[in-house]
Amino acid sequence: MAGIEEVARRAGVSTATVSRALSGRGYVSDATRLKVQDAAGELGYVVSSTASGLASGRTRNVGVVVPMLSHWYFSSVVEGAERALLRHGYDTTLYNLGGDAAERSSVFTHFLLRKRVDAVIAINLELTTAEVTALHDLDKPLVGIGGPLPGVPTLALDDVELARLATAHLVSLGHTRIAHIGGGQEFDVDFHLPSNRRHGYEQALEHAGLAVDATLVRSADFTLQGGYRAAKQLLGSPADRPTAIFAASDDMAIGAILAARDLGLSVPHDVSIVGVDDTQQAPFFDLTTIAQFPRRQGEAAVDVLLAELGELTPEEPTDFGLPFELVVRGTTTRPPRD
Amino acid sequence: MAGIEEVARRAGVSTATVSRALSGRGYVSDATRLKVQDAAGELGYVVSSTASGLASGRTRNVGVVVPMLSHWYFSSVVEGAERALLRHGYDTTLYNLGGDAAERSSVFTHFLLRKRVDAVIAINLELTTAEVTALHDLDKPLVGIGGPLPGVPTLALDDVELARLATAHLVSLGHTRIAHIGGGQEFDVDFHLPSNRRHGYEQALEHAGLAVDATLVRSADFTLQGGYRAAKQLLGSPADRPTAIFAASDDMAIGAILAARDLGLSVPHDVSIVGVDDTQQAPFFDLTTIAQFPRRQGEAAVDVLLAELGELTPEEPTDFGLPFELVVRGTTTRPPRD
DNA sequence: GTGAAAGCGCTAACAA
DNA sequence: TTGTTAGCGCTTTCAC
Repeated sequence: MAGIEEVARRAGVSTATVSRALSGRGYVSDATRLKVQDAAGELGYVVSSTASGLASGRTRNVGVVVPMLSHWYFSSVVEGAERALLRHGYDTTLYNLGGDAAERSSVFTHFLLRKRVDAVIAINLELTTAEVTALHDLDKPLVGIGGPLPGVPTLALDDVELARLATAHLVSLGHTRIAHIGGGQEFDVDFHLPSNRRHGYEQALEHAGLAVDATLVRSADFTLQGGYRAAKQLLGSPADRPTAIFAASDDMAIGAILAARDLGLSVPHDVSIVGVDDTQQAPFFDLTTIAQFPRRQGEAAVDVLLAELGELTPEEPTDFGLPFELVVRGTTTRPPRD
Repeated sequence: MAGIEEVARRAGVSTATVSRALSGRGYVSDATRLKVQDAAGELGYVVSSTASGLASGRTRNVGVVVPMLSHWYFSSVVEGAERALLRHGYDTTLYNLGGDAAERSSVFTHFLLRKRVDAVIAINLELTTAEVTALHDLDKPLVGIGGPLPGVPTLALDDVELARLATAHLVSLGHTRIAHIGGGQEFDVDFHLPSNRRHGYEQALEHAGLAVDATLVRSADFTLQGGYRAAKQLLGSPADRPTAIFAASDDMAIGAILAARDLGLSVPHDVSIVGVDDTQQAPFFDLTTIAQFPRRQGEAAVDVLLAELGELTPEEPTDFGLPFELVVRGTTTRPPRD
């Protein structure tokens, strides 16, 4: 394992110059930079991150904190963030805060604060003021995804607008009895996503002059099974059956499709269905949905972070609203005439 | 940010004693250990991982390398590994080698070798001998999941045995025309999982004295869609239609269920279907499947690793064969009488 | 544009 | 059982 001294000797310069040439900080002539790079290459020299970190206070390591990993959304965001960080020479240290409260606080005190990371990305995590302050006191930039976090730059989806778009799509097709399968109260912890989507749904109905009917709103748990059950209930009543369903996730939307099939209803002929996410399975079910782009969300968070670390100078001001997009496929059409 | 010196002063001991008391290495009397711990607690002292790493050569950080993250299997394994590592005071640094070859080699030279990690867990990754050697030369323990990696302790599923079990289940129910939807050649890169499962399937048939019929074997891409298409082909032929299908993943099995439904066939009355994985969706489709336990696989890899790092002294010799289990649900039954 | 040298904050001999 | 002290391998002033 070659050290900086060997590289210096081989290149005929001092260790200080090697450090400057390789890190890009400070003035080095092009000629010596080349000499140094060659020497380093020949020796297979790689800086010791511990030594460099100790001397400089920078670790080139970013902590990414998630509430769970084994779910399409989170693993995709992390994937995007990791790639973007790697491209910029940063490592990604992963913290899964899924566990109990003790584990959570231990992560904060013993891990994040251990001078191990230069910055933190918090995904869909409602951090306490104390936690945010702890990071700020250490001068560690923090950016959130799925905010808002007080005093923290946070990228977030406008869930109200997203739900309005989905609902408006159904309205524009002529539907007047539009049901909604949302998340239950228990999912409202992280940033009130379920209630925001419900509000958007209601706003779109009101905007179209349609009555909001509480019997057309069911809550589920964002899973296939939950969507299936809720849809069975909604589609079961023969008289007042809705002609369209807006489900707050693709999984629930697919559950609704299967429920409709099991009831002998045809999608979209008898019921139109819209989801949210555009997961891998959506095309298979020909599901109309609102796409969001978790990988790009991770990348965008990294851009903001690197700007705060002074690594990147963004050309345009950051847009903290995350993009989403209506993808019209085959599960929505005009309502049946009766 | 309090340093070790302040703690030493407050506890009335030397910095060396503080280090010993907090790390658990070397002799310290219980009395002084308590004094030190109190002092550290009051000051909110946390060791600097860079300084400690530089001085000791240990980072308490493990690199976890995956070929992709946004897939149930990989994110679950990583989740399990991360939790286990955290419990033992280790951080998890994630490397996604999904990208191109250049990125891959860069991860090895510039990241893993940067003295940043104490050890590496490689998940479903066929490392080259050079890569393995590079790690060994640095005395960094390496354990694999989904091997075999030459010269590396590797936890792996016995895919042949697993496929035999699935197929034998169908045989035992009386099926004689059993189809198989496996992975294509292009998935054979990582450890020949598809061909191993196919061999197990064939062995079970032969063991039962049944003929192996190549027309009953289809390859797909492990997705819902792939399984759907393959199943349509298999179930389309009216005369020689198989009465059972063993699909090499739950996703493909669920695709097969949907294909059967679309053809007007009843599952399991007309066709029995078995998958592999026991994903979250399997219970919803009442799918008989072979469960594997990715979270526990991650934990098991950590156990092996910690033993190599001398952190853990395993009571029993490690079982490098990963467990799997037949979960019988509602998609398998006796073949229809004709 | 480059070099000398003083740390960065901790750990591990070694001595006591 | 504890203290003294010499590094660990870099980065970064400060001179030149």
